[in-house]
Amino acid sequence: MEKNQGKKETAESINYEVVEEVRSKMPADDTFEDLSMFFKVMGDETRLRIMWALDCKEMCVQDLAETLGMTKSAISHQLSLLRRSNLVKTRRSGKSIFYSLSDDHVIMLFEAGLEHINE
Amino acid sequence: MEKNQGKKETAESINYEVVEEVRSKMPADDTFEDLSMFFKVMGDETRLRIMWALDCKEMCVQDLAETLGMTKSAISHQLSLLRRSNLVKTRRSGKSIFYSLSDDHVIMLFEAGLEHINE
DNA sequence: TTTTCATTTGAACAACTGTTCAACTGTTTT
DNA sequence: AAAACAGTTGAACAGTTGTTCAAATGAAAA
Repeated sequence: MEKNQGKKETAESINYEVVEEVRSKMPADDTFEDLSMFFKVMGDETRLRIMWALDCKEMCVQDLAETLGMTKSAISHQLSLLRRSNLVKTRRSGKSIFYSLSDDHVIMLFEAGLEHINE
Repeated sequence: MEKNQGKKETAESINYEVVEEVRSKMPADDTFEDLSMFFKVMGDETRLRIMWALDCKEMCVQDLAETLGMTKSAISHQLSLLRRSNLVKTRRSGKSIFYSLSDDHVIMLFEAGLEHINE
């Protein structure tokens, strides 16, 4: 009894004690979902460049586009995602909208990431 | 003179001083490439779960598959990427191959990420 | 050696992502 | 008011990603 219920026909020697222990300590699904979403946002070259630039100086869409050599539309799309993720904030001045980083966790993560790369 | 060389026909008022300043300070392309690659690897729910589990206890493919409720193949594919990214290391024991985290930067990044989420 | 079985691998497929293009907002300037 | 212009938006497209399936390794046990 307690064979595998119709999944496979090979005998498996799973260490159920370890499985149960680890499973019981697992954080909620939301935690992994939120965390992966956050790292996913950080995991794009264009967005990293934008954030690096904004850490340097607040900038508007046009200037970012010129700095990175990309279209305003592409930059705007990315800024919109960064804003939805609470990574940048905006300020209007005349015709332009200036973007800047909304907190400094990002910088810390930049450095932590670089630290791993140059291990 | 020095109008826009054939790109657009609308007059743009780009702040070239800022653009130049930020551009001159920009890290090399490789930096952004490596960094985005690193965050991209962290930016997947399955991989985060695997890393969290391995931080808890070293485990083999089968046990990870059972713990996360996924096929061994799916887990193996992800472990292979994590290994190529130097995030996990292996140790053979009998028929099984045990995986564990290869450094603790990961844990620090976990916490830094969570800190941002619960800002 | 042969069998067993934990793990790996490659192809295929659906789902997702980033950029482009064109059209559209909404504010400022004339 | 109209024109100019910074920025946004949505659809479309190519490129990428994660999982599944089936088949292949390769080390250990018989």
